[in-house]
Amino acid sequence: MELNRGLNTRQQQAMSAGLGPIQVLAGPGSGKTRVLTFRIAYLISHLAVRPYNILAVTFTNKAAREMQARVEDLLGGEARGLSLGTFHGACARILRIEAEYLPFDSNYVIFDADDQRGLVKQAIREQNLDEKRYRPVSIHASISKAKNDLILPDDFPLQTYRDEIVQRVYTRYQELLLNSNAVDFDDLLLWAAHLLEHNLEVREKYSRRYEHILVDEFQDTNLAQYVLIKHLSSFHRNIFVVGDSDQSIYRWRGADYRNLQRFEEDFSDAQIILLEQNYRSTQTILDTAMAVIESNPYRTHKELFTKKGKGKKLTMHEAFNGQEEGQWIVHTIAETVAKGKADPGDFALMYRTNAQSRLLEEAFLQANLPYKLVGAQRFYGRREVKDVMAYLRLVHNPNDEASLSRVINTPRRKIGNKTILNLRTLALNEGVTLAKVLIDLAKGEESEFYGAFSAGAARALSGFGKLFAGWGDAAPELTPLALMDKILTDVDYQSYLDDGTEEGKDRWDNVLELKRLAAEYKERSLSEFLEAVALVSDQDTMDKDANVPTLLTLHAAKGLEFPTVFITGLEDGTLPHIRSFDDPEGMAEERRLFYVGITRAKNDLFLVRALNRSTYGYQEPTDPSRFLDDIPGELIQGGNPWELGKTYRQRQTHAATNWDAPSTSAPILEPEFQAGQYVRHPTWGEGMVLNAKIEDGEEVVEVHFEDIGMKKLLASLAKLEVVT
DNA sequence: ATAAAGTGACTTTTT
DNA sequence: GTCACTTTAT
Repeated sequence: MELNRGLNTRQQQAMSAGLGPIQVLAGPGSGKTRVLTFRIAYLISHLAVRPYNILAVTFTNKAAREMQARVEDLLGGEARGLSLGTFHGACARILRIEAEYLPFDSNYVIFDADDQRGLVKQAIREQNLDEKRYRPVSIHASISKAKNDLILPDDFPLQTYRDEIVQRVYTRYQELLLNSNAVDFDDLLLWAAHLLEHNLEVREKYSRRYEHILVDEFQDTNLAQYVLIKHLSSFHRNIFVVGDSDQSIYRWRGADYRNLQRFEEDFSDAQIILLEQNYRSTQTILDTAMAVIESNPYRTHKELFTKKGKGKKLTMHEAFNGQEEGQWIVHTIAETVAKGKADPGDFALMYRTNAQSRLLEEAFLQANLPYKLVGAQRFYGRREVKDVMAYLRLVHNPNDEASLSRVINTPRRKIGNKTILNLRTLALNEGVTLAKVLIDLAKGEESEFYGAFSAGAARALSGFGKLFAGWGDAAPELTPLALMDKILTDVDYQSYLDDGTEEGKDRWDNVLELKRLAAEYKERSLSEFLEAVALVSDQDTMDKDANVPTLLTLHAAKGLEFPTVFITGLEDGTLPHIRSFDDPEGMAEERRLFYVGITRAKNDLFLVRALNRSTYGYQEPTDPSRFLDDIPGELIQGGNPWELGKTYRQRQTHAATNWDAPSTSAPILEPEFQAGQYVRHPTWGEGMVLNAKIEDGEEVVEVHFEDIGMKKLLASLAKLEVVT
């Protein structure tokens, strides 16, 4: 069999490279997924490697499924036994198999973001900490970061008082997870890495099995993932990674594109193969992308080139506000489709934040045109879907307290907070699990616990206990769908949802959709169904068949391509996002995000912004994204008004001052402070002025304080004293 | 125990 | 302006 169909020389070189560590550095659209696919097929067909001995890790399940199909296509047969999936999926499987070495059972459940937040909150409350001061989300972010860096509670570095709080909450949070026989997303990686690191037997088992390991999107691996693949490949050292540091967009999730460099150091004998030729975009789009990414510091220049030709110039558009931004895009799409120049499915609308999708959706709804939105949260985050999943999770793992508290009184069965609290206390005192108490209460008055509750509460709990016990007995014999049906009938979930409104109908439709998904698990276990649902990614929810425009975040766009791309919200504060303004690394990542968006486009690129945008309900004028300054005018229809930040920006500032502040006090024209000056702040002490400028007639001073770092202050409010 | 009304944080990005 | 969560009235 010839396996070089349509591969260029470099790609073939990567496909048929010898053994040992290999790193493929691949620009956007250079066919890295193809290379990965061909490499797997090559290993199986030419090197006689058994699929069972190959592990390939992709970023999403969707990518894994596509790759599996393509490998089988290339081989002209099945590739049974091939391990192909996401990091989280692969870890979940290892943890189930090796549960005997771990502090939880193999039927553990994976807690979602809401469950995780709930648990952190509980931990915070138990420690009598102020939830206002220590926000669960923020504490959880710190815990998550620690986990991605493989830091256990005991090793948590303590530099500030807050660190001590985080450590305490982290410790308790882990206990609570284990009490529920649960893990969170980060734990999947953490426990797996930990197991491979400390259990020689297990490490040898897997590293011997996986003769070949292949990793896609390597620039977005975090330390836990890096350590994981290092251990997994420790026996055979056949590790093949593909990545592009310019497309690293998950720093906030612990990803470190320097893993590419680390790889070169740790595997100094690695072959390095560069893929530069682009097969996706026109040269104009590539030139735009290069112009944008070029401004990032500390990167090696990559020359993106294509044989596709220059193509069309890109279009910039300024809409009056967010509404009109959406309307203009929908109008443009409708017009192009009407002229027969494109299919509706050719278009993608990308945005920085999820909140932006609403106005875009509204524009489609208004025009009565269909669209699809990429985002798992949309469906799996719905109340009714979470309810039904919680029932299933509870049956599968009776220790799952998060699910229990979710469903024990849904639909209402007169079990209020007071009763639940009593139940908890009772279980704690008796040293048994909540599930045990409930199942015992199913016996009714015979139960030793029955008398501990008021008559009404006891009856209500007993009723639920009976249902619960019944599901537990029936579950082993039932498919996930059959179990779901039984539960839905037993609790009469449909009439609970049906309140006569349109919304109630929609909710039931979602339950039906969930049933459809469960129906695919006829041959597979409940455990597999639960795991799949817990680990769906946004991209997994994309159906390619619907021939309609796609709405998605720039993050979700990674790895995809579309004939025409609209990047929306190109305003300072949105892209780049305001939260990255005072962090150079963050700003570099914002730029990469823009770069990823641009390079998704095959033929047409539209850069769109709104002159006014509402945040928190108030509409405010915006500044154009500073990234637009870097795009050469000759690439844009009608030139670039912001090229190198020149004229337009100034003109606009003047205009804004004239309109917005007609009668207030005369604008201060000169900053009072200067960069380099030392100042004293009443609470933060001494610091150095980094920058001082006039914004909206107010002097804004950026000061670096020794203890707390950079702060942006209003000179009129901050009571800064100059220190000499 | 539950529904209604009020409060306050909040928008990055996601497995 | 929205969501989740808390307080309050029934």
